[in-house]
Amino acid sequence: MRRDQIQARLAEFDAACLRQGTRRTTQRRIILEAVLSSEDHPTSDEVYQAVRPRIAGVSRTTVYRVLKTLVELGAVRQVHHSGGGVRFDGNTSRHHHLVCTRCNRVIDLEAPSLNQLPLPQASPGGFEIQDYSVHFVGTCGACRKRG
Amino acid sequence: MRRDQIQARLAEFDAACLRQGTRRTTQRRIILEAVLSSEDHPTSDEVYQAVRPRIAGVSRTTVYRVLKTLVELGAVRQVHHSGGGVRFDGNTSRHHHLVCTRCNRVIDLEAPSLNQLPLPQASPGGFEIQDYSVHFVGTCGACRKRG
DNA sequence: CTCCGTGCAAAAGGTTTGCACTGGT
DNA sequence: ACCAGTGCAAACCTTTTGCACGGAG
Repeated sequence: MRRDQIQARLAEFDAACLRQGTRRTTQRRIILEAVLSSEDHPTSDEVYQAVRPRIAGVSRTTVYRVLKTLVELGAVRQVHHSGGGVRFDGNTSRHHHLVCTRCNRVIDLEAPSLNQLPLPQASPGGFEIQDYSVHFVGTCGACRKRG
Repeated sequence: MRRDQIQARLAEFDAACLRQGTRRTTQRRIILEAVLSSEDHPTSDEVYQAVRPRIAGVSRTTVYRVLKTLVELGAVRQVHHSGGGVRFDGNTSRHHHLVCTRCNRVIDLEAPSLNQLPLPQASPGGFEIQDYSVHFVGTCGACRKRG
C-alpha cells in the first residue's frame, strides 16, 4: 500500500479509537502499519517478527490480541483459506484471491468485473450476506516453476 | 449426500487407489464415507468422533493422515475459511460458501448463476487457475437470532 | 487517578513426527 | 514377503488465558 494511503488509514484508525473509546496505543498503531505495509497476507507470527524491531519487548500475546482487536474494529481483515494458521489482509475494499493449493499462498486479485455479482436472493437458513469475494484456486507461478 | 452417490464415490475412490498404487484400507474407506455422509463441513476432530465407533482403536493420527491423503487424491476438499482449524468438504463439484463471521460456520450454497463466471485473463505472477468458488461473508440465521 | 491494554508464564488446542508393528497387495 | 499404512507417544506450533504492572485518557 502507498505511504499516503497508509497514513490515511492510520488517521481513520485514530478516529475509530476515539469514537469507540478504545485506546490508541503505540503497539496498535505499529501493528496496524505493519499489516498495511505488507504486500501479501502475513501470518500472526510474520507480523510479530515485523514489529519486533520497532516495539521494544513486544510479546506474541499482544500481537495476537491487537490483531483480533483490529479485525473487530474493521481496520484489517482475516483471510479465509486453508493451511497453516490465520492470515491478515490490510486491504478492506472488495477484492478477490488466488489461492495456491501447493504452498497455500494467497495473492490479492483486483478484478472489477467480479465486483458486481448478482447476489443469491434466497439464502439457506436466513443467512444475511454482507460481502463476498471470489477465491480462485490453482497453482502459483513459483510452484509451477518448481515443477 | 444420497446413499447411491456415496457408493459411487467410494467406487471412484477404489479405482483411484488402484490407479495410484495406494492401498484401499478400511480406515480410508470409512473416513471417506464419513466425510461424504456429513451434511456440513466437519473438522478433523468431528471426523474422528464420527468414525470412532466404526473402527476399533482408530487414532487421531490416522484420521489426520487419511484426510490429508484424501485431499491429495482429490476425493475430498479442504474448506478455506478462518477460525478453529481445517474443515473438510465431500462436495467436490463446483459450489459456493456462506461464511458466518460470528460463528465461523461455513454453509454450502448451490448457485448455478455463479458457476460460469468470466475468469480473469491475466493472473499475477503466472498463476494457473484451476477452479474457483465464491465466498459470501455475513451472519447466519442462528447467529442473527442470538442477536 | 482509573482502568484498559500489555507482558509474562503457563495452559490449551490442533497437527505432525519417529518408531515399531500390522495388514493389503 | 514386502512395504505402505497404522497406532502410540511425544514433540511442535499456534493461540488463549490468568494475573500483576504500566501507560493512555
